[in-house]
Amino acid sequence: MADEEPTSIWMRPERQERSGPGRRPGYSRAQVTRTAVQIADAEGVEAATMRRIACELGTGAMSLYRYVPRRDDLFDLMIDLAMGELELPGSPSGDWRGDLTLLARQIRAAGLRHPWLIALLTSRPTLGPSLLRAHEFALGAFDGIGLDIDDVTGFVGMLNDYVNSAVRREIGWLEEARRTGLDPERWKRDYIGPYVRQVVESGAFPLFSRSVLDSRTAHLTPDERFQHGLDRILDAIAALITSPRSG
Amino acid sequence: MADEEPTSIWMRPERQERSGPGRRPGYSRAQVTRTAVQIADAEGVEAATMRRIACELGTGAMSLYRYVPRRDDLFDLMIDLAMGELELPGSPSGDWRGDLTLLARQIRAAGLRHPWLIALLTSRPTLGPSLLRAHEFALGAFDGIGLDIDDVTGFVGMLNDYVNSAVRREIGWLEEARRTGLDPERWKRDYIGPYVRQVVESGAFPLFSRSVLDSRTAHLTPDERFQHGLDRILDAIAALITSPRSG
DNA sequence: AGCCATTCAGGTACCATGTACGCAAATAGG
DNA sequence: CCTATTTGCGTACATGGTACCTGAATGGCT
Repeated sequence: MADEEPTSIWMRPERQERSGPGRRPGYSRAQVTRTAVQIADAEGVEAATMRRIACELGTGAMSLYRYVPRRDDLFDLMIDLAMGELELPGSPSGDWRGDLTLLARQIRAAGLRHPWLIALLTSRPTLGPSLLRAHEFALGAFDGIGLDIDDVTGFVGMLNDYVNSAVRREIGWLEEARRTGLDPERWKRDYIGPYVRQVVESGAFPLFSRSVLDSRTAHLTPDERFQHGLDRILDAIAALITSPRSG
Repeated sequence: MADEEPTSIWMRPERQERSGPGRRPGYSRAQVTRTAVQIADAEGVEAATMRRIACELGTGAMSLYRYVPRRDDLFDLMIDLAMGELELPGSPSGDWRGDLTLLARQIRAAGLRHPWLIALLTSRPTLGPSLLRAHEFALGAFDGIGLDIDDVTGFVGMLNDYVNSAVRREIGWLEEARRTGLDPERWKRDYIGPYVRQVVESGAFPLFSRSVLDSRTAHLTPDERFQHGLDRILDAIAALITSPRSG
């Protein structure tokens, strides 16, 4: 890239198609991003190094810097590519509960397809167009009910927080197992299992132990568990919409 | 460390004080962790490298590996050190709202003291003793009300998710500015400001724009803003406790 | 006291990573 | 065909985690 001062990737669009002299670009920002996403999906973000991406494209590492200013910006682009996969109607339907359920499921699906997505999303404050589109959809779900914009932002935040942490729980240990190179089964049995068992058997944390031993949601399918938690969040929002506020 | 098979750091306690032959250890796991925390507080986690920590202790990088198996485990230890700073009574008071408010404020305070804490906490599934203690306290706040353990876990999750995301928002951009080496004021003005302005002026995301322009909570102090959001979460929990559930 | 098994200290070394720099190759207009 | 311009990418460097190995310290034994 040129020697501009550092600024958000969203303010630095790809160099446009032009008609002057000079060699034509052989790749594109989108192509680099797609390749990075593919590698990250298959082998984890830590495998999506500049060299590896370049190799996959059949070029040299430094060539990528013609399309992406820095590696961190590539993360933002990856996030936006994944968020762009959400299948949302052009505008909310008027049924906020249905709209938010759809949105939540779509984000979860993207998070499972791209196990690095939620981690990146919550580790850096980014505001790409696709993310903004999803956010706008969420805000729009509450439009016309006559709510304060701050309240709406709060509700959307609650939903987002739930989805993020639910998906993270769902894939967290699997990812950790993959990162350390063990197969998930073995990892659960030899790595984390014995520790949790020890904690439970120590009796030092009785309520935690109860939440491990007596949990009913633990026996649901992942889909059902996600939906169950989501319903509670939506219940909470519904209650806040109608009930008086404190403070 | 010895050549044991890889397992959770919490299953690998520091080598005990013994009375056999051999040189005496010059440092300790706690000392290494404390040093790492100090560096991370002052210059960010990325500055807390093995070499840097060792240098601060006046020793060589490889010496640290006598006390900590791997760098990732050091992160777990740092998290637990920070979570151990929470000032909580031995057991909940019976006023769940007051207890959770106290807990939330304590976590926020720790998150502001250690700007890396929330990022680490949400980036890796860890279950150190101090974290378990805080979690147990939160679960205990609902004890005696006759709630289902899964419901209680869900409420605690909501609270946690709120605190994490609120603190992250509070320090997210500041940290990003520090990471890129710009001073925060300049960063906000030259880096993120122009982009948000452009998004707002484009008119493409009217509700997002409204949430930026018409926000009232934006004019509160950080403390007030945190408390405001916290009250809404507690309101939501209160509503869920008394109202019937869907599904 | 002197020897020895055991443990810690930490230097050296290796490999992987992001990326600055510079030059060769390609391209379109003159 | 020459030249300004832009891309392709090899080389090189700084920085990171950490495997390995040698030497130093230590306490129990003879």
